[in-house]
Amino acid sequence: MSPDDSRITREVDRQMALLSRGAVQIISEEELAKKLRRSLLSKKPLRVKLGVDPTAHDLHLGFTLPLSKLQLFSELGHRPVLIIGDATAMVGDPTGKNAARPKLDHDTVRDFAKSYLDQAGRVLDMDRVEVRWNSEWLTRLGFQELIALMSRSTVARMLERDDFSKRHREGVPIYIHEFLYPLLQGHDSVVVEADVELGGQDQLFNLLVGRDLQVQAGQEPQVCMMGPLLVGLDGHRKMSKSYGNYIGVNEAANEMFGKVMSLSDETMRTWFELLTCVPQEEIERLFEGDTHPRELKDRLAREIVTRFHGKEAAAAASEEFRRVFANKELPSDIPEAVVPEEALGAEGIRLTRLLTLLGLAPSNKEARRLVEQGGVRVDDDVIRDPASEITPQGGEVLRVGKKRFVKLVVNRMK
RNA sequence: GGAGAGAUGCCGGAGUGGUCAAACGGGGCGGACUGUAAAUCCGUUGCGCAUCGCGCUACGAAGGUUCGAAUCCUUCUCUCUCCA
Repeated sequence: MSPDDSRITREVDRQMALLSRGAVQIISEEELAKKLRRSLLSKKPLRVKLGVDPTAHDLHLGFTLPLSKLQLFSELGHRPVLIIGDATAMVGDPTGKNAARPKLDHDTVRDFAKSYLDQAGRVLDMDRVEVRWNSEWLTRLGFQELIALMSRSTVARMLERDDFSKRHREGVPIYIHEFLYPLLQGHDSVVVEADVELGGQDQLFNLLVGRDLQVQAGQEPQVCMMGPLLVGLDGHRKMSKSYGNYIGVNEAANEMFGKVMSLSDETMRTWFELLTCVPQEEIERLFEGDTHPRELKDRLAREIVTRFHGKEAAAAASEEFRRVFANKELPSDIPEAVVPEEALGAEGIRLTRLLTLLGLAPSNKEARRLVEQGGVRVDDDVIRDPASEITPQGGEVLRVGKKRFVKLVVNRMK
């Protein structure tokens, strides 16, 4: 073995160690090592694919897991290929769903995609990324190609999937186009000639289809790397927009901090491991000691907020949180809400009406409920009479529930 | 193409002529307790208003029967199951 050879072996080992950290499953490690070695020898970076379907406005923390992995590949000299699934988004990934996804129109999808790219930049160095929109090739698939694609898989194969077989068993409709989804995603791999594809654990099936299609197209099959799914704020289900248990990448520092603080205790450790750069040994130490869980969580929240907003913002958010929720003081920065003067009668304005007017309650009925249940305060006084009128002078702080504060401003027309 | 079953609120799921704005569970929201954790408990969960009441909208869609329809009839749309 030449000295050069052993240098490369060492480098392969190093990359393998870094890359496989946190990965739940790699298909297969041998193939990955082989590809890495070849890449080092030929100085040709691996093409690492990650596909995201823009189906909502914000990217949440769950997405940062594969994005971070992609960034790691990038730092190791490989080529990140980020696929914006603007075409597949309109089909809808059936993964883990118990019903077909609603279809989105193309304008909406493009809108989402733009904001996704923006947010991805918080984790990824976008200058190094090859961004591809899969409508580029998917919308051009001709009839024959589509048929050819569909003939590459079978119904039985599709029904092996848990989500499909469950729906089938329970009599929930499965539409034909949903079967198409994994094939389209796999086709992307063929088009971009992916060496590796990243995805969450639940993407196993879809990623494997990519391998099949590549082999059938005469390419070397991609390595599939599945990462863990991030558990959401509730501590039970995976983080997802539709469960409302998510933190958006774009959220303000205070918001983000507060949400982390409401995380269930059991989930803290996982989050430390998946979402922060705190070294494993330190995490062990933190959890062995008898630190109050609140302090641990505060640390966690600071780590996470730092990642997206910087250290100062994180420290400020922590302090703010303490002030408002531990010391029960007012937030330092309360959004103002304008009360138009014409809404004020001789007796002022009915509190319930004010709440709906300012968007603090979706309906008068709801506003009434909030008041009756003692969820509404003006300055520090709980007001329980839904019929009460107030005459804001400006400067009063209106509080709804625990988290929502608004400072009243009266808009005087001359 | 034939036969059968079904579509109920955010979700699951009762209800088969008035007492139904619709049981029950989940979820959500508010409150208590606390660490904006968990667990627990209480309240609440279509909308409007002159709010212990009145009115409007709502049980897939449109019509009809009836003093009265989520409930009965007709047509339509959609789903599921079995047969071919």
